[in-house]
Amino acid sequence: MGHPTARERARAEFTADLLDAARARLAADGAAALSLRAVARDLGVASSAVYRYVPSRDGLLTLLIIEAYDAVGTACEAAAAQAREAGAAPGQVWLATGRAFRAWALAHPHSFSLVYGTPVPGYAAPTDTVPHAVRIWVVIVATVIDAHRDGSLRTDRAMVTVPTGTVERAALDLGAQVASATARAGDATGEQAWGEAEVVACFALFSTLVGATTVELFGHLRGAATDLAGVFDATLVAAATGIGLVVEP
Amino acid sequence: MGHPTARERARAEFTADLLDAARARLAADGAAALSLRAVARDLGVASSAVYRYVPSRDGLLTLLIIEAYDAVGTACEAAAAQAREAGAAPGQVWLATGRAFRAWALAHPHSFSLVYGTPVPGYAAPTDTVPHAVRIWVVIVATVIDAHRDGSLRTDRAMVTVPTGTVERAALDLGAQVASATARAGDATGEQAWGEAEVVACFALFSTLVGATTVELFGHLRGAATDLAGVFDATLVAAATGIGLVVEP
DNA sequence: CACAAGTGTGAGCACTGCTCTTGACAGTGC
DNA sequence: GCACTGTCAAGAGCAGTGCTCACACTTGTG
Repeated sequence: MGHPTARERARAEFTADLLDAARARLAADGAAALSLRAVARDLGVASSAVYRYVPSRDGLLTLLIIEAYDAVGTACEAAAAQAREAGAAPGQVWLATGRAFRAWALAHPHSFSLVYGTPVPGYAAPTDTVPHAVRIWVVIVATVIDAHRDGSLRTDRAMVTVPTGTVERAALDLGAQVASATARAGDATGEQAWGEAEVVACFALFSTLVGATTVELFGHLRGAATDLAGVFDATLVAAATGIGLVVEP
Repeated sequence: MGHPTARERARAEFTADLLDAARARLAADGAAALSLRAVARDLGVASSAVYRYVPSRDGLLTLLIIEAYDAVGTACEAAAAQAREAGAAPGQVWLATGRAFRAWALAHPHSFSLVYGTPVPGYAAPTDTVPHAVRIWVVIVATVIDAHRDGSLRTDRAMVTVPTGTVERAALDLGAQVASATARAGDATGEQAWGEAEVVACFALFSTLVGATTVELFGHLRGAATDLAGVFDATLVAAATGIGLVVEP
């Protein structure tokens, strides 16, 4: 491992090329039409050779799924961080996150479909995709926790009430983790107030985010609205309002 | 045309059998895996024979799409009508509609994916599907109009504000149509108040409906919540609250 | 240098959607 | 009753797919 052998370097390079080609094909034709043979053709290589680098077509899809989760996660993290650093209130941070999500989806529609659209039949996402899928959740949870702390989460305006036990342990833990990770000195105030209702509020935000993007991207608003970005913003603001997160104009 | 010839009857019967078989295959394997040859095998017939009754695989898909839109439309219409007749307030009617939508989606996941999931690549939905797709919209619009009339739409609590011109003419007209169709004697009050903000509110409701169903059905809440129905309800209530539609408990 | 591991090739299997030719049948006019 | 016309199912065939395998070749290592 000191100096990589020529073979190892060639392997890494070819793997990268393979992923590039696959990504291009995905962007051009969509996941369902992603053909291993076509990728091999693009690379000027026999189709069977690809199997030296990727276990199967589904394995290749898994790699692309992870890439997609990471891409959207990075975009949303960056947008949220930037907004937060600019001094935006949690409501505005949420809006910025959602806009980044939408922008990424519009730029990479097939990647979006791959992760948030219809699951590929007969394909079960392996567990190694989970940590990448969680990144967007962390952004949302952190924003809601922020709102919880600074008072812009007006739960009195919200209608989210759920019986105890609706939320899985792991989901509650994620919130606690994020809370302790982002805790600043001297504000242990809000921690014990983070409960199931808050987690469900995050679910609602995420559902609306995915729904608004899906509806627009898959053409269900075709011929219904001209300013789709405006409709998207309004939908996000409505969702925030619904869980008691005020968004100043 | 007076009495159908034996040939016509046989054709109608076979077409019905074909659709049954295709629906079964769709329910079992999903749209992407829907194979015309497999359907032909199920019917004990040569694959080429199927093309006498259906123009292509996409044509078959179109028939199934229309069936799906009609099924979900019927389910939601029935649920909304029943709730309304039972004297439920618009908020509760919305909840009932959403629950019917979710129930249908859970019962027919592949049909849901077919119409609200990733579009089949290279497949452009023909315009004859539009009237069937609109039915669910009519239900939502009618409910919001109802709320508009009886005062349960508290726009002062809502944050939905959009600049003029975000909504397409056709969408506004649909609202006007539904309003005049459901008008009772003596309440011409709300009509002029039906504007772009209200249409956008309907967009938001629909987005959340599709989003909440998608997220649950496609497994993005796996391991996150135990009572998925409760989370769904909470999401719907939050969406309603967000547009100013109060939902009494 | 020799052996083992890694790598690309092309043939092959079973499958797909779709087209086209072939041959069989039903309904209709003479 | 016979011939014509339109409908129909069947089967071969084309081009494509995922994937496996035996083979030849290159590379790294003992």
